[in-house]
Amino acid sequence: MAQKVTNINSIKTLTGLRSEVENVDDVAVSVDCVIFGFDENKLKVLLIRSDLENFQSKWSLLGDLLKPDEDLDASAYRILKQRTGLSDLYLEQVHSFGKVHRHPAGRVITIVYCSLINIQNHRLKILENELHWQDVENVTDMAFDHKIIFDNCYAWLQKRVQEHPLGFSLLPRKFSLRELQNLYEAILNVKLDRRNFRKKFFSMDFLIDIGEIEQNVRHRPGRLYRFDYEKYEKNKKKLFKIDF
Amino acid sequence: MAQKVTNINSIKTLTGLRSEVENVDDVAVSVDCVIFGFDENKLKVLLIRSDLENFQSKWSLLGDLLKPDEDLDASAYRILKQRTGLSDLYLEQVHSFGKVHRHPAGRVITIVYCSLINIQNHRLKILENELHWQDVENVTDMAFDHKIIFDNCYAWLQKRVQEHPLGFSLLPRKFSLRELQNLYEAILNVKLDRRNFRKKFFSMDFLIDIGEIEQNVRHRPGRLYRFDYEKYEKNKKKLFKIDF
DNA sequence: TAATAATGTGTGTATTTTACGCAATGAAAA
DNA sequence: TTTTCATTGCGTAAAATACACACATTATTA
Repeated sequence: MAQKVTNINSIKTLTGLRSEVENVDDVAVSVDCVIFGFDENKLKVLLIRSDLENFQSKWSLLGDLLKPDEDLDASAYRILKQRTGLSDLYLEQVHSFGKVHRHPAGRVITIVYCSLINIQNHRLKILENELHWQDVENVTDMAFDHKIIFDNCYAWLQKRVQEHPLGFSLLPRKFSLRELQNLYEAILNVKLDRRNFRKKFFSMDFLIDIGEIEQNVRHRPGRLYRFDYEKYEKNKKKLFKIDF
Repeated sequence: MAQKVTNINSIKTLTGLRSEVENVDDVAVSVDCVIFGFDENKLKVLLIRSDLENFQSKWSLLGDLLKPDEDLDASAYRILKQRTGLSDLYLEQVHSFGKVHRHPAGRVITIVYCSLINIQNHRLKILENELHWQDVENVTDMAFDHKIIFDNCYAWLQKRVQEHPLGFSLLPRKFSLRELQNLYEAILNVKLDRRNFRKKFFSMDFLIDIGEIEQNVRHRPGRLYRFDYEKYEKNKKKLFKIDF
């Protein structure tokens, strides 16, 4: 447990931090999660209906106040678990937002985490507050400054998938090259040449041909692959960018 | 001014955030600045002697508590101004740190900003707490988790200068190509081929030959250049990486 | 069985990166 | 003055990578 302190001023005194000790309003800290998923060839994000009364009609990210004895990362995992039932995923801190008036109820600094998950493999176990996957093309009507936060995270994602092949976590364990390409096209919002895309990923050597082919497609079925996490971990120092 | 709230629990109630309302210790928020500079062919960072008693012998980043009516960015600029007298520079938020026990006086989340400045053009106006430029090779004996924070920011810098030619802000207004190369070699901790480095930067077309040459060097003087900020701003969408 | 719609495998060209050669310049030493 | 030395400035060739596009193959379906 963190050492108990009775109020913010005692922290100021103890730390010797420079601010004059004064009677201040507290600053609250929250954590928000922006979870991206991919389904039906569209990039999606998890949203809920805001549970703040004035914002009932607006969409909101998954968030909560940080608990005093909780690490930032742990808080993000807890919030996600509470809101969605999901665990077993990787969250990454992206940015913090703290404009004075960003929250109508008082001063709240929020620290934002992102993740990418496969919608099929991570079924939502809790559906309170109209929790749902929303098309990223269609993110609007957000509460507070959550649209700004979302835009930031989407830009982060676009940059991130070009540095590391994170996209794999959005796909089923087995996937075809077309599915992989659809994913990258959805995230980056571009059209890519199929043959060059294929070469690019084969040359990175992270795909394992599992010797199976697609089922129930109305055309020539493609081979199925899985991502080689081990080889990726070993070689990721060398990897600098995935350029399209 | 932010709407006044009497305590953290009232924020919880107002926001409807999910945490059960309970009697909690407050969480404090601070902002820390990691300022990089370049002098005598070495990359440096601004440090002060910690003003917390138990950590008097340790080095510390420039930080303070966030004020309740202060934006995060504004807080970083204010802290830098208070500690060093410096203004007129660009700060960028890098990461937030919030391990439960990171601060000995209680729960403090810190939001960290970085900047790069030219040591010659930005003379420190305040030198309290032994404020000084320290070699990045020699950053040790840091208070709290400030070594971890510094390592994070150094890694951020190395990545950042490869995406954007930020390095220029570390140099005098006029600089030679050798100085520029020394800077990149110091930041990235690598040896680069002089001729290819030269071609790389000329091809980016951000250097303006000001028609002067170096003075007081004991060898053939090189031409002096300045950075074309206008052209950079116009073209930076195209710029994706500076690869070495 | 032919039309359709994908997959899978190239190939050539342009561009970028990398390695390295060498003359020119100015300062310092002989 | 002349030579030596360190460094600048300019170049070229080879290697690697990116890009545009051709075509045969395989399954579906009409």
